[in-house]
Amino acid sequence: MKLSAKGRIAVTAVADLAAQGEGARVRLADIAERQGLSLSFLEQVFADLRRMGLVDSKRGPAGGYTLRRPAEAIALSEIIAAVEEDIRAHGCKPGATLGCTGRTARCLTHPLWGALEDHIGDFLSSVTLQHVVDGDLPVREAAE
Amino acid sequence: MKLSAKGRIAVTAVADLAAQGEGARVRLADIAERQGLSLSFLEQVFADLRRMGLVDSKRGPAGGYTLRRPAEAIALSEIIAAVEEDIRAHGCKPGATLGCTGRTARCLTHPLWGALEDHIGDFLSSVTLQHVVDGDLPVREAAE
DNA sequence: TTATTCTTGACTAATTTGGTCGGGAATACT
DNA sequence: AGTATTCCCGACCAAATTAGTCAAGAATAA
Repeated sequence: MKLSAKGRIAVTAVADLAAQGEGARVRLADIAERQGLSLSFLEQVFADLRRMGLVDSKRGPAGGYTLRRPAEAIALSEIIAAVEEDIRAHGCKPGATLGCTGRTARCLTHPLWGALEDHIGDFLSSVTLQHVVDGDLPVREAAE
Repeated sequence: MKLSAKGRIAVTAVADLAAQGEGARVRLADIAERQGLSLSFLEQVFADLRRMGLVDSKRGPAGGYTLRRPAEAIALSEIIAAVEEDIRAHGCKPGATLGCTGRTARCLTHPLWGALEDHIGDFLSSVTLQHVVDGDLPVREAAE
């Protein structure tokens, strides 16, 4: 699955928004400031989030963004899916130059990447924004 | 965790090698041919695998690569770790320009990425080469 | 000695990433 | 009405990464 810094920034920013309290309206400039992120980049990210219906926006003075759903009802997988291009990532699209293009021996590993993505997807679907805000993660032990 | 096409190619190629039988000595050119991969690129990949002690090589006619351990005893995590740069991937190194650099509010999401990587690592450690060769994956259902 | 096969390192074209920049459009306040 | 504020949008861009190529070399077997 695709998980770049953009996805991490999105989760961080939305977690910040959630941390300001339920229903809070927050300016991007404040999030950028608190989390040390680029305002322009956040604008891109929140445009994506808005298109996916995760946040509402209001312009003008006293404007800002609000979560459309309570933090307990937003899974990380939704946030990441909103800002990253395509979730499917085994390079096995028909016609691709890599992976199983049909002319090579049958793709031994195709089912593998699918299983891996399912696994990651399950994890990211099981963690909500509220979990992140509370630091309440399904960790095995405290690492580092 | 970092998982690019190089990692996928490595797993595919080593699976091919394993599929030729236990202890088989196989030329890279054959693997490249069967799997439709670039020979030059495979040379890079197998150099990494050799450095990590996963395969043995022999030069000259009738040369080639062999697995150093039986396929049941090689986890995918080892293969991927051998060819991908760094497993740790939450951009939170001290001094990094992104993530928790210390001057921002404490990094809300730092523990999250660690938990995610643990999760992926667990999965990749639990699957062996033999599983891939046999198509015996811990899948939930047959997807696509 | 020659053909084969791995070994190594330098190089590179294309893509992706992680942004910047500039101009809008809506809203609230005076 | 006017102005400050804030979201909105698209074009653009520098740097890093990716997925290789290429050339030369060293070991080995026949």
